[in-house]
Amino acid sequence: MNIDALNNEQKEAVLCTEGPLLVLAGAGSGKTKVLTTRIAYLIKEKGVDPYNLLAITFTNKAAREMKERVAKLIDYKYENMQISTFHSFGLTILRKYYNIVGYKSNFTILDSDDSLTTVKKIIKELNLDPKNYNPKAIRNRISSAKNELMTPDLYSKYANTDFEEKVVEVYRGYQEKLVKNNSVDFDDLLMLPIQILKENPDILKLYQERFKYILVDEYQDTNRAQYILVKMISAKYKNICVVGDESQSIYSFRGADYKNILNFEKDYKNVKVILLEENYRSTKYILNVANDVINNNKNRKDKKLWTKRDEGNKVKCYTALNEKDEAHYVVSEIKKLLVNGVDRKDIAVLYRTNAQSRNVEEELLKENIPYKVVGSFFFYKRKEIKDLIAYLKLIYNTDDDNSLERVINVPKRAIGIKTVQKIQDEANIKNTSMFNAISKGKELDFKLMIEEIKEQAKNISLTELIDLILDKTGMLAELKSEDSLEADIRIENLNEFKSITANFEEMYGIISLESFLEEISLVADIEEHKNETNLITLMTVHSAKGLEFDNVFIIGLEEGIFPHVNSLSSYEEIEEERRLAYVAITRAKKNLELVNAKSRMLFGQENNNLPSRFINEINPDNLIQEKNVINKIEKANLIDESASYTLGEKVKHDVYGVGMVVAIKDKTIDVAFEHKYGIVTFMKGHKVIKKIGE
DNA sequence: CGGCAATGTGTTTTT
DNA sequence: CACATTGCCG
Repeated sequence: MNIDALNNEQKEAVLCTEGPLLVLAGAGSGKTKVLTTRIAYLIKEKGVDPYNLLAITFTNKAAREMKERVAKLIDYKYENMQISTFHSFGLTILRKYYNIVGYKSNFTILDSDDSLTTVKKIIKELNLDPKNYNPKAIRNRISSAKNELMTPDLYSKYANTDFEEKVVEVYRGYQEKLVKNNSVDFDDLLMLPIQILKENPDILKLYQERFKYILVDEYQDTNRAQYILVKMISAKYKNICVVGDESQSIYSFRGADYKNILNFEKDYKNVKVILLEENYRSTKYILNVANDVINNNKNRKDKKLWTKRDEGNKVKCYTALNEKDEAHYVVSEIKKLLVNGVDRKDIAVLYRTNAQSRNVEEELLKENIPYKVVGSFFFYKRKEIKDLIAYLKLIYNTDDDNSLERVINVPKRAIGIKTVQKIQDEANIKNTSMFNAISKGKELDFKLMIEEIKEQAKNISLTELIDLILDKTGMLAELKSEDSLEADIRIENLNEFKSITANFEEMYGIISLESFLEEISLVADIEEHKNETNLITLMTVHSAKGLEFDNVFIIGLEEGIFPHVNSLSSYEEIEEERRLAYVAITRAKKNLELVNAKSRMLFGQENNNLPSRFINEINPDNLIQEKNVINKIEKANLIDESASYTLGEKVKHDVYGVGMVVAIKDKTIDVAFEHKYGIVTFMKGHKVIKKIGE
């Protein structure tokens, strides 16, 4: 551990261990370094037991990175140090004290789809018309209420309109249903622990005593519930260090309030405030651009980021004709970088909304450039995967009605809506879960099957359990009998899912169904469960927070896209969009490109959008316009069906250079390139592969 | 009950 | 446009 490597302010933030500390850390000012060094310092120099530390981050990724970096600093990995997200921390409390709030030990966590389904069900039971009472809107209201720690009773006191009164009713029914199903939603992971701590001072005392030192990252993005949780636990020792930057507050839609950071000095007495303004990440031009944009926000503490780094390259701007051209341009620029020896992992494409990844993905696929889409829940949203997970959840917690309804007729068992409705009614009468209410008919066979699998599950590994489910339920047999390409893909997906669990078991030994379900509830991103590393990264700006890349492309910089159309009418929201743009820009270390499209297909219609106001806010001296309009929208067939190869044959690729064919498969070939690219798989006859001498 | 066609409906951002 | 939901019929 080397404290001398820090600047004076960073050093102070590490050494000032006692009492409340507020670190206002600009983007790229070495905030993670401060946090990890501080933890290491507490353990190694101050002799603090890691068990007494609590560090809270915003994403699972950040938590994992922090754990790794701390382990490196102290040359040891403490298993019992609590470094986690708010939600997983909440879950650890709930796993201990579930009974206080009326749950059984095997409660499950609803994903957002399940929670919406439950809301819809309640709306139906209350005989409300979903056209007038939009289920999604109500779900969002319930979620906000929970993040404000409002129970249905409390919420009803503030309900003014008819709509709000109906929300109260649905909220009540929803909550009852959750308890009946022995399941909690995401927001409960914060709300229930707080309730437990509030109502049980002795338990609160245990936590206060345990967590003598608390660190909270991204404090500007805490909502009411998170704020209260930290406040309660830190109340005794008040050794609390919060780090944040109000200019990077981008989660107000989730109830985050950046005023939490501005009010910190009022909330705690004798607060020490440290400002980190030196940026170690970006070149001068990139920082200039970031400052040009954020200076247009009125609601912010005056803070100036500066850097000792070189001027670097001016920030490139490109105006594309449409979204296809935009993607084509970005990928052509990426190819240039790759040819110059840049690693794929050092390149990121950022956008405002998830849907924007698609065109870029298509272009990357055309060029056979490996990439990952962060935060794509695509894999877990697939029907066969959701079905399998529902079976796992049901086996773990048979009271989970959502999961039961999902799979009771998968594969087809001739149990239709009518039967399901009957079971539901029966369950309501008996005031129990649907599983318990089943007593006859084909559905009883289903129940017995689940109970049998549950019994057998006790003695086998998770991966074996999955095989057992696929076999016993007939899911696999049904897919196999279908004998279509689509069914083959589904089977392949199920195998991929199994490889994830196998991978888990390899890493952690025997893994319980409980921990596995917890993992996929809290980390629903498939990419975080895979091991591939050297990939181009595609993600939303929100997901990019806290990360950095040498080369960054920000696409879709248009009025209506970024800033998003739903934010245009309110000044507050425009400021949040601007902070978002600031976050995006400050991810870049060396090269930054800003791209917008003149026209774009949206809702199946062509839209002509003006360039984003954020581009106009930048001093043109910091920018360089890329003029070469690339408009070769290629229609030629990508695959030459007639191509044939021989082992050992040399081929050429624009980006990877000359390589050798090392394997010939049914539809693909493997080509070995120069060491740093390794072996790459291509479709046979793909136009990116050229035969030498042609 | 199950399958298909017609209709409708909506999109920010995430733990 | 893409997907979800509804409605109709065998």
